[in-house]
Amino acid sequence: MSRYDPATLEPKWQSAWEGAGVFAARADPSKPKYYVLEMFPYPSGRIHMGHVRNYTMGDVVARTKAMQGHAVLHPMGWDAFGLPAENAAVERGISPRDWTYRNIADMRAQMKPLGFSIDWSREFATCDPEYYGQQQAMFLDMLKAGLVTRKSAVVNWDPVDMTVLANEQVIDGKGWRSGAPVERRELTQWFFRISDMAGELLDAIDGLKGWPDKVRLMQQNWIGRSRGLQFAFGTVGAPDGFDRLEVYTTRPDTLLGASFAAISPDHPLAKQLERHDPAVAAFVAECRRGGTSEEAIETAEKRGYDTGIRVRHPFDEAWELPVYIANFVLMDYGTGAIFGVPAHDQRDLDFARKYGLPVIQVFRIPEASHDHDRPDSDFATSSWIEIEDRGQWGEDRPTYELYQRIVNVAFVPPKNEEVEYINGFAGIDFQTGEAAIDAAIEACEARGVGRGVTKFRLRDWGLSRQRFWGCPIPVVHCAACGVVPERRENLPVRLPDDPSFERPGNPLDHHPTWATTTCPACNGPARRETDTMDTFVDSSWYFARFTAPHAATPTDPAEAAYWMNVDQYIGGVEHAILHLLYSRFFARAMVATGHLPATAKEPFDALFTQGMVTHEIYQTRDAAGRPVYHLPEEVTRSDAGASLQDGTAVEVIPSAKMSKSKKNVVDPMAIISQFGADCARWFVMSDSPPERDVEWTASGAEAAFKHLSRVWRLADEASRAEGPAMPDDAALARAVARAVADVTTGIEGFAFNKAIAKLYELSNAIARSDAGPDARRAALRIMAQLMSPMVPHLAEEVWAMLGGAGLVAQSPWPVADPSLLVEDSVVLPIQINGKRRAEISVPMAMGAAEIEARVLADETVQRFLDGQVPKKLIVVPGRIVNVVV
RNA sequence: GCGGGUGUGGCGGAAUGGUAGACGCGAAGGUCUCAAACACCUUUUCCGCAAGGAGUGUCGGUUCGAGUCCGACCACCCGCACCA
Repeated sequence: MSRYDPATLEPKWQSAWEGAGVFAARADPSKPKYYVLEMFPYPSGRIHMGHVRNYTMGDVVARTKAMQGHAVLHPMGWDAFGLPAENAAVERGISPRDWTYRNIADMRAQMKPLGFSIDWSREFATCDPEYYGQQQAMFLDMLKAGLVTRKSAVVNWDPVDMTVLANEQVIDGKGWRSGAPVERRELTQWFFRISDMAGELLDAIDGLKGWPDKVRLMQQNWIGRSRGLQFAFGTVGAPDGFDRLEVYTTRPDTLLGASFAAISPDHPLAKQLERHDPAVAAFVAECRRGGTSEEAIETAEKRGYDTGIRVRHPFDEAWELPVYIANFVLMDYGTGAIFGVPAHDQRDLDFARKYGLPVIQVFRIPEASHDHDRPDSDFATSSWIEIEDRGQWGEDRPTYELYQRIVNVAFVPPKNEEVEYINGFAGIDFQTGEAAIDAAIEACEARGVGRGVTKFRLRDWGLSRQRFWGCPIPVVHCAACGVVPERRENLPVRLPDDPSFERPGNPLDHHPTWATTTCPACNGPARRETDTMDTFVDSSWYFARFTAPHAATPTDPAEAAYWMNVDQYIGGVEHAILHLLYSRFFARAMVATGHLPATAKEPFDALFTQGMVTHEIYQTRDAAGRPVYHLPEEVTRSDAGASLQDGTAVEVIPSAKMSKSKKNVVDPMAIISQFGADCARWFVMSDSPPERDVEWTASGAEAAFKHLSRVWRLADEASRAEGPAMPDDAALARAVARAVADVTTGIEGFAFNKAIAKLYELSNAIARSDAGPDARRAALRIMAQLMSPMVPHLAEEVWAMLGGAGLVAQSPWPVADPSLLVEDSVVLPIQINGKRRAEISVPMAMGAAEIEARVLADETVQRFLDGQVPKKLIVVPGRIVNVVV
C-alpha cells in the first residue's frame, strides 16, 4: 500500500477485532468494570451524523477505558416501538413489525463499518417479545407493589377520526390528518405513581455528582417542590356541595391583594355548573378546544367566564370576590383553583384589565425602581385607578396608595431585594422571598385560615397509549372480577401478527379475536386491555437488561450487581428531563421489586449531554415563491455564495439541525465510502466541544482526511527510515510526554476537541522534528495509541507498520513520564495598570523578590513608568506580573 | 407563557480571575512542478506605514487585573409530560 486507503484498511481491522473477540464484555473480578452507554437509537432505517457523533463519543470512552485496564461493557440495542412504524403501516401497508426489523437490519449494517467497540452479542430490540415480556412481568410486580394506579387523564381527541392524537400529531390545535380542531377528552388510564416519589427523586439529585448542573437544575424545576398555603374560601351562591372552594397559593403574602378567584374548566364545580347552564357549557367546551400540551394551554389567549358565584375573603366576611372559570388554570396542579392578585402577577393583571377587576397593591413600588420610571414604561405615575371603599377591616384592612402606578405591567418583587408591604401582615414588612411566605403562612394558620402544605409540580406518569405498536399492558377486564392481572405463565402477552390499519384508531381494539380471552381469576369470558405502554417505559430499563440481555427474568442478580451502574451515559439534552426522570423512577421501582440491587437506585453515575450535528440549508424558490431545498451534494459552495449545477444561485441559510425536510443532511455512508469511517469519526469529534452543536462542513471533512493521510505518511516514512539517534530525540520525547498528559486529560474531561488539537500539535512536532528514526517510530507508536479511541482503524495500521505488539486496541494506555513534563523556565508577561506592556523570561524557580527587581530593571517597563514609582507590584508566580502606578 | 442553555476573528473554536484568539478551516504570498493536483514554508482579530489604539452580544458593577464573577437587558437554540 502506497497511500492511506481506508477502504481496504478499515474492513481488515474490523475483522481482526471480531476474530479476536476484543469487544465481548466479560465480567472479570480482577479488573475494575466500566459500563459506558449511549442512548439507544430509534430504528428509523438510516443512521445520521447525530448517531455517528453520539456513538463515537461513547466509543472513545469505551476504548480508552479498556486500554486503561477496565472490563468494559459497551452494548447496543434498538428503541423499536413507537408511532413511525404505525405511520409506515398506514401509509405503505407494511406491517409495523416487518418495517421495524428491516430498519434494524439496515441500521446495523450501516453502523458496523464505523468500527465501534460494541459487544453485539448483547443486542436486542424493545419490540422483541423476549424483552417486552419481561417488561410485562415487571409491570405486574409494580402493580402488586402499589406503584401503578388507574385514574382519569386528559388526551387530545380528534373528533373526525375518532382517535387519540399524540401532541406531535396536533398541529396548530388541529389533527394532522383530519385537520379538525382537536378537543381535550378524559379517559381512564394506567399511571405509574411517580409523584409519590417526588420528594425522594428531588432530594437524590444532590447526589448526582457526575451529571451536568443544567440537567440537575432542569430536573429540580420539573419536579418543582413548592411551599404554600392551602385554604378554603366560603362561597356565596354556589350549588349544593360546593359551599367551600379549596385553593392553593405559593404567594400567601399577597392574599390582601386578591381581587378574583378562578377555577379550572375541569374543576368539579365547573362541571357541575356546566350541567345546568348552557352558557357555562359553551364556555367550557371552548376551553377544551386545542391540545393538551402545557405550552398550548399557557400560550392560549387568557379567557374567563364569570360564574356569578362569589367567595368571601378569609379575612373579611363582607369582602366578596367573583369566581371565574379560566382557561389558564390547570386542574393537575394544586387544587385546580386559585386567587388572582393583578397588581403583582402579569397574567392576573391582564385578566383583571380584560374583565374590569380591581388592582390592589400589596407592595410599595420602590421609588427608584428600574424600568418602572423609564419614560417608555407602561408604568404611568399619574394614572389613577378608582377603588371602591371597602369599609373598616381592623388591623389587616387594605389601604390604597393615593395613586396607582400599575397600569399594564405588574410589579413582581425582585428576589433578594427588600420590598415594603403596604397591604400585608403585621410583622412581615420589609421582607421578600421564603421568609415572608413562611411568615404569611404562619399568620394565616394562627388565624385559622388554611395550612402550609408542600406540593410538587410533578404529575403521575400516564403510561396508557391507544396504539398498536407498543408493549401490551398485561391485564384483562372481566365483567365479574373487574381489572385482573394476567397470569405470569401467560406472558408475554404478544401483539397479533395481523393488525389492520384500514381505519383510524387502535388496531388492537378492532382486532376480531386478539382481545378475547378468559379471566385469570374466574375463567369467565373477559377482554384484554387494548392499550399499550408509553415507549418511555421501554427505554426506562434497557440499560439494566443489557447486563443480562437473554436472562429468563428481567435481570440476572449477579450480572446486574457486577455491571450496574452505568458509569457513563451519553445522549442528547432533549432527554434531560423525561427519559432520565422516568429511568430514575424505574430503577427505584426495580429495586423495590427486587430486580436491581439497592445500589442501583440512581442508575447513571455520570451523564454527558452532547450537541447536535448541524448543516447549512440551501434554498431556492419555485415559481410561486415557495421554498425549494437542495441537498448539500447538489450545491457548489464558494466564498461568493452557492449555486446549483446549472448555475442557479442558491440562498444559504445558517446552520440548523440536520433534517430530511430541509434536506440539509449528509449521509454518513457517503462520507465513509469517500473518506472512510475514521475520517467521519475524527471530524465529528474535532471541530466543536462535544456538548455544543457541531456544523458539518465539506471542507472540514476534507481537512480531517488530509490530516489522517499525513499521519499515515509519517508512519510510512518512519517505517522505512534508517539512521542513528539524534540530539533532537529528547525534545521529541518531551513533546510526546506533553501530548500523552494533555490528550489523556482531554478525553477524561470530555474535551475531545482539545484532545484532538493536542494530537495536531504532536503530529506537527513529529513532522518538524529532526529526531532519529527510532525516536520517531516510538513517538508515532504512542501517537497511534492516543489516536486509537478516535480513529481506531488508522491507529491499528500505524501501530502494525511500526512494529507495535498485538492490537493497539489491547495495548495499555500510555502514561507520561513526569520528569519530561517539567519546564525549567517560563515567560512572564508584565502588565502596567492591567495592560500588557512587556515580558521577561525567568527560571521557573526564581523567587518573587528577584522577579520584582528584574521587572523594574526592564527597559520597556522603565520607559512606561517614565520615572514614576509603582504603588504596588503584584507577582503571580509562574503566571504574570502587574505593576500598579 | 414557563424552565434550561448559548453568544469570542471571515468560519468552528481555545483560554484554573492572570499574555484573548491554542488547534483547525478559509484566505493571501512563496517553494516544488512543463503545468496542475498533492506536499511543504510564511502571513493572517480589526484600525494604523509605524509608534500606538480598539476588541470576547449590549449597558452597568466588583477587582491590581474580567471572555471568565455579580446585576439588568438583547438575540438565538432546546424542553414543556402522547415524537423519540
